[in-house]
Amino acid sequence: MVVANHIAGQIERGERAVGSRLPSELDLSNMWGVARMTTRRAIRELSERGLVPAVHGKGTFVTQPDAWARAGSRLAGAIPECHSGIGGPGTPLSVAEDA
Amino acid sequence: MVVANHIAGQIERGERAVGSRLPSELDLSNMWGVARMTTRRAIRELSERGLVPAVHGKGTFVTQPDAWARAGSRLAGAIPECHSGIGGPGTPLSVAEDA
Amino acid sequence: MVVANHIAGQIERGERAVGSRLPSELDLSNMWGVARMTTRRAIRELSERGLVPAVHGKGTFVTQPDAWARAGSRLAGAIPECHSGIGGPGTPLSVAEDA
Amino acid sequence: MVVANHIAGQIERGERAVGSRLPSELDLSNMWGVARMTTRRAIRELSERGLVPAVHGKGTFVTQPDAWARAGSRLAGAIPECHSGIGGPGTPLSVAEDA
DNA sequence: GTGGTCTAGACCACA
DNA sequence: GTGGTCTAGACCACG
Repeated sequence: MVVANHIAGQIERGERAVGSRLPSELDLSNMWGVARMTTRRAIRELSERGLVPAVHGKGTFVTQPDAWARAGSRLAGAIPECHSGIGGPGTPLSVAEDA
Repeated sequence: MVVANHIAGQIERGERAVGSRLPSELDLSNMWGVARMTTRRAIRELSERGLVPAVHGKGTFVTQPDAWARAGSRLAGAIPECHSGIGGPGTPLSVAEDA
Repeated sequence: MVVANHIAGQIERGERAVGSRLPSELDLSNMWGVARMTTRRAIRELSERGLVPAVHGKGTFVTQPDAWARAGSRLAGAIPECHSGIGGPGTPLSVAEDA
Repeated sequence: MVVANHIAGQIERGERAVGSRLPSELDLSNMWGVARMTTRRAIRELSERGLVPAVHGKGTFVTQPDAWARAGSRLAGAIPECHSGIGGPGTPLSVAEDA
């Protein structure tokens, strides 16, 4: 799978910040000029490798395979979960913080 | 959904007293770690099955499916409606005990 | 109503930017230490004066009474986003209306 | 809701052909200027009344309440289900003409 | 302060 | 590329 390898490479080379959100499936499809299903297949592959845990209704986030292997459950803290905000590099998540 | 089945099971197993009020949607959302809309979906499903009639501005109450089948329309009087005074202190509206 | 006057004053003195969103009703209630209903009443009063049109599901925004009186339809442009045709061009913000 | 009644009226007045597919939820959302979830609510309501059975991955189709009442279960075969091939071009599945 | 409805946008499952 | 479900958070109506 070309696209899967493409994005996997980006992550492994550090071109995509850990904790950052991937563009939406639709955006990626348009960016790559491929069908949505192809994008989904690629994302799914990466998900299964633990590179980009998808959080339903929120987005798909990049984590570090390395960290994943090391920490296991601690990963939960690295991924922006239901309530917490991770405060990683360039995190567009905590929107509600300002008054 | 899982949460709907979860609470439905609690009711059917009698873990939730008939006539008691469920925690508010917000509380349940926090308890389950899901968005409020997800909670609403679950509650709605149960509402449609007649297990937990929701009363606007008051709360959501558990009734007994058994009693429901037995009593039919008479149940309507057992559910805290506009006219009734169950909003007051300690009125468990036991449906079954009048049979 | 003290709170209504308070925020109305803020707007009229320009302390709240035109087009900006007000804090949520809950936040305002906490800020002022009053019940939610009080806040709602205050907001409602301002809404009726055209100071802070509330957009369902989005928030409450401040506009300029002056501009409101002048332009009417141009008000839509004063509210951030107004993406939809809900209040469309030439429609004085009646969100709840539909054919 | 208003939109639900709107489209329900269209169907009941015969402005939407029986067997025809409704625009997608996204299209309807854009047409009405509302969020997709609002559209879903409306569609859902109609679905529960049997007016517009939704078929996952295919679309939402209009049937006739009248025919529904007459035909009962036979209607099931008229609605594009898993087995049928109405996904192809031009299969108007006219429910009423077999009566 | 509860339930009810809505915005805006994401991922998921089916075809 | 559709319908299905979910997140996150706002305003609305009832009491």
